[in-house]
Amino acid sequence: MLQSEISDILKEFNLKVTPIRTTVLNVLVHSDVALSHADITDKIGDESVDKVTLYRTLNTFNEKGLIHKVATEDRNWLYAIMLKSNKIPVSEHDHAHFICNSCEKIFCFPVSQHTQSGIASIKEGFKVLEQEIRLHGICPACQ
Amino acid sequence: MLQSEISDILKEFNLKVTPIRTTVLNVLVHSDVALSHADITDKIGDESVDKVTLYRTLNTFNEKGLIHKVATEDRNWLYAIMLKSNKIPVSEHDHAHFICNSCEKIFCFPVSQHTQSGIASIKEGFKVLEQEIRLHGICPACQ
DNA sequence: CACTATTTGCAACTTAGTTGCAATGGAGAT
DNA sequence: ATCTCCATTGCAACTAAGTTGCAAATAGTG
Ligand SMILES: [Mn+2]
Ligand SMILES: [Mn+2]
Ligand SMILES: [Zn+2]
Ligand SMILES: [Zn+2]
Repeated sequence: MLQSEISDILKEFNLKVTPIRTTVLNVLVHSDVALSHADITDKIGDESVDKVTLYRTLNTFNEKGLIHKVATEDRNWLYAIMLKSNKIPVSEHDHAHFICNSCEKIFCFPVSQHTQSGIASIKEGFKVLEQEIRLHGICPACQ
Repeated sequence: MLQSEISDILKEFNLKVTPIRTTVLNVLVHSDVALSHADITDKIGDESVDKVTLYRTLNTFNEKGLIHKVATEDRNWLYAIMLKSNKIPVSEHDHAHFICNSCEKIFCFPVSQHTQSGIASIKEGFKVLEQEIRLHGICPACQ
């Protein structure tokens, strides 16, 4: 993905293009798993990013619907973007998270409409607006 | 539920019967929603329970499979028991959690085998062992 | 370039949950 | 009933992810 495409995504979401935002979005776009604050800091490497600024960047991205947060089993947050084929991030959260029991990586998957509708009518009186399927198991790399 | 039944459940799970464990289990058994550490402290009321002891009690219950933990959106834990008709708690975690956007209560539901198997084959190479369906919406009381 | 609203950096803070350790007490053995 | 031992409890100190306040820097607009 080109640098200009990263800037375009930021503009698309009405965010000012700053070095930190560009760097962070770049990291998220190129990861196939959800990343923690610490993961992102590590990936950025030497060019030290302020801890608070990174949290604020991630929260801004989340609020704008550019990325989404996933809670881990040990009360931390992981952050992930999901790009559609047209390079515009999806903002809905109707998809599955696979959590590997071995390496603890979290992967995002879209969920078929058929499966979704099967879940939507869980119980009378409860109005379902959004859903997340969390799967625990072993990822391909850990088998 | 009788006091002797509470003791029986503790014995069933190889746990010594102590006043705190009896009290906490009693609270959990009688709640239709998942409860936080603070909720449980409040429900117990005057008879002050030590904060650390309560955390340890809940973690022990969780490790033994007597209850399960559910992560909230604001990185806290809620705790819930699910009793089968025979009064023995289920230990599997293959069920749904409904999170009310309004009152933020979390409800537990069993999930039909049909829906479960539909989800199980999410993607080639990922071996699914356990699943949690998280639904967000409006509960009956908040509509 | 100059202006302004937004973003960044640093230090201090918050708070759910944990750890260490000494005192207490449940439950099986005698 | 009393003894004994190991699990459980209580208290204080600690941990660490994430937040808040505020002054300094900077993107974007003209
Ligand atoms: Mn996801
Ligand atoms: Mn549950
Ligand atoms: Zn793995
Ligand atoms: Zn509600």
